[in-house]
Amino acid sequence: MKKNDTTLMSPSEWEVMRVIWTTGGASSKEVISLIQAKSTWSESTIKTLLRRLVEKKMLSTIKEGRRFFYRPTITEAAAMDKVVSDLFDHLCSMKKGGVILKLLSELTLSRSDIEQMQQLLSQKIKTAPVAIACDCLSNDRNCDQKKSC
Amino acid sequence: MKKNDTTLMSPSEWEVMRVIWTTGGASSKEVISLIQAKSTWSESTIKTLLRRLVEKKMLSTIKEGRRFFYRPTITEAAAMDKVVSDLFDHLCSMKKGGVILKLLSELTLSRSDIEQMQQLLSQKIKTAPVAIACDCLSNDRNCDQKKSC
DNA sequence: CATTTACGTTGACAAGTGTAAACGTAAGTT
DNA sequence: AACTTACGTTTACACTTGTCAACGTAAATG
Repeated sequence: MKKNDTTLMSPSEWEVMRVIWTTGGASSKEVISLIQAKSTWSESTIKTLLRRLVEKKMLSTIKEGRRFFYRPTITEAAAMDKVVSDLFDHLCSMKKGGVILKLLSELTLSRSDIEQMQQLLSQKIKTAPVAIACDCLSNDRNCDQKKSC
Repeated sequence: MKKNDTTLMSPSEWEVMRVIWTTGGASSKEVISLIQAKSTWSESTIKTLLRRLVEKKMLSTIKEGRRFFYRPTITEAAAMDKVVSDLFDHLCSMKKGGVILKLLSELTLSRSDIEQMQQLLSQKIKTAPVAIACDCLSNDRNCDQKKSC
């Protein structure tokens, strides 16, 4: 398949990372029991995912006797920023604002998150353009003439 | 692979949809030339993607003579909302706010988008909790006791 | 009408993913 | 020491995705 984009990890692998990010590091035993508390994945499956994450360098291992202790090589915040940016990079620029608005309306945000957003937005609005152009087609045929834009 | 989650379409397929959403519908010829104006995909590749999108019911076809006219079966906004929600559903709840904040800081938003967000946030802050709990581990062992949370 | 063109259909194939069974062996247990 | 357990390693396999080439035939063109 020749892996075109910079995929960090698959969705299943992501779930494994979540527990390791949250614990700060763990043995396969811990990962397995924590994951199994929320899913039906077999031990084998989780071991495979751990192995693949090590292959992808998302986890580093420290040998403790003959067991391994797995620890993340990226922070959760960095990984989250990356997957979210990668996704947004492929969305129509004109419509990103609307998508975020929808997201904001559906999420429960903390008071502090909201305050920071308000702060940021009040700065951004000072220089915000009236409209954002669609970038779904090539330049010479952009969406000013198109139906859905 | 037994398709666990509700994946709408692959990244490549998404790019094809973008042109069809933007044009409102198109023949394979149009799709091919519009896509090729921005990528190096072969005609064959694009035809395969169109076919798979039809199989997945993301596109419907109307026969015009022996050619097909492809039109989207979902709106771009709906598809965007779905992929974004699906992604956020797997991110640590505690950190979603921070991710959106980062996103907002990096995007160029229109004045109107910003105003709507400000409006929404000023409503939400009235009932916003002080903090959001991490949901990366199972309940009985949640992150109040964990390092990274 | 013969030829070229256009476009849908088939077939292909390697890499990634979801999901797991089986195996080997160091360690702990009896 | 024999037995059981735990945990890493190997092997497996079907489905998805990225990428195309080749084929067949209706249509357009000369």
